[in-house]
Amino acid sequence: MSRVDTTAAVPVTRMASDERRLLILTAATAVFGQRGYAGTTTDQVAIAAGVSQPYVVRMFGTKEKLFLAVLYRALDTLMAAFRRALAEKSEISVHDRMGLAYADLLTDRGLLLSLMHGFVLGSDPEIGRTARDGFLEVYRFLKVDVGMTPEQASDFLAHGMMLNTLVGIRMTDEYETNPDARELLETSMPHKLPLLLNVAQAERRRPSPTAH
Amino acid sequence: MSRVDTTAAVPVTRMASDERRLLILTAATAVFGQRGYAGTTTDQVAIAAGVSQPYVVRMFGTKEKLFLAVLYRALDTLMAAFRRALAEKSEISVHDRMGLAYADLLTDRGLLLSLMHGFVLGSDPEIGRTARDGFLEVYRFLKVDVGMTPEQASDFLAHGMMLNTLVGIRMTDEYETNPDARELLETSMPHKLPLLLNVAQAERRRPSPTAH
DNA sequence: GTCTATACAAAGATAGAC
DNA sequence: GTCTATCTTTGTATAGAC
Repeated sequence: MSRVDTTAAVPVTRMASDERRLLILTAATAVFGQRGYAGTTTDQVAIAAGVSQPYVVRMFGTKEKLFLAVLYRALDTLMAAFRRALAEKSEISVHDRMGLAYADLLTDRGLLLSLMHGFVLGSDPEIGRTARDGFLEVYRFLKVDVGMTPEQASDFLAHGMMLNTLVGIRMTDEYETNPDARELLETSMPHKLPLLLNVAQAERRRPSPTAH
Repeated sequence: MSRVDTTAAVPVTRMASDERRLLILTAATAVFGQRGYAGTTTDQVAIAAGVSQPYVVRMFGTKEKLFLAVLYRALDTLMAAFRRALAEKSEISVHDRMGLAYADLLTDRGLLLSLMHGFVLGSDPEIGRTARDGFLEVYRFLKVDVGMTPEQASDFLAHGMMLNTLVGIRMTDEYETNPDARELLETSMPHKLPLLLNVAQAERRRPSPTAH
């Protein structure tokens, strides 16, 4: 009212905080997935999201809360994908539909790996609790809703952890040159290997949200 | 020759550098296993090993080289255990002997988890290469020496990754109180569960090489 | 072989402007 | 809603003594 042009210094791209929140969350998922919780800096997330570092901290309070938010979103996305796959009518078995739904999460950059980093940090009080709760929620879902036996659910999870590991270790980088790597990948991922290779290749082109 | 008592200021406990090296390596394995590569400080390792922080760096050059040394030792220990299990004469199947040998590595504090942290950091140039090489070496061993089919080897590795994950996520903390956790653990670890519970309990008593 | 002291860089978090 | 500037802590690594 009193002054003219008070918005002159305001950033060009301004958006609703919920939108930005999701944008940052997505960027953070990619970076955390690649470098792990401690290995990621809030600055790398900020650059990946195209905002300033203090803004990232402002929006989530602390780096740990940001990582927890990433884990929550990842678990929500995972459960939603499973529920969708379960509801689907299809001639392929429920078990296989679950596996395919899981593999499809590879397209959500860093999602499975952020989860994996969370899983392996069980000693951290908050992260550990969140990770265990999420893991057990999936286990329960597989038994109760999908109808798997404990053995089937355990096996399913084991193959999920194997997929996560193969992605995290970047075994795909050896696909072309190392016959053992190729065989291992083809054996462990009979169905969605092309998807995995695609994602990995895209990743190599865009070496990281914040180069090394 | 010229001066007397030059050793007066020398630390009480002095040992051959190879001995200290192993001591530090063992301590580092425990800490890295719990907190991951980036989450571990050289100071935490030093405290766990009972030496000064600069000494840790001095002996290994950099923190990264220390972590790589931890990975090498872990992979060597793993392969040695597998070779021993393979050579054993026993009425239980080779496959089962491998599984038991793997589970027995739980007693080497942080060994399997340090490996897991390495596996999931494939994007790091040095760590990634080391992790992939080690992983493939194990895969090859399972096929060539043990005689597993690709499917059997992949399944074996999947269950290994599952065990690593259950340990890393500290699922054992819920064993007493959460029936799902209990069932999952009993299903996933039919043979060596008591060992796992023992190790986990010891871990809880001695909360960490460097408390939180 | 091992320590103390310390330099130097990085990273999380806060203050305050626009 | 978002930025710039900056404080503060922590952590790796080096220098040099004993």
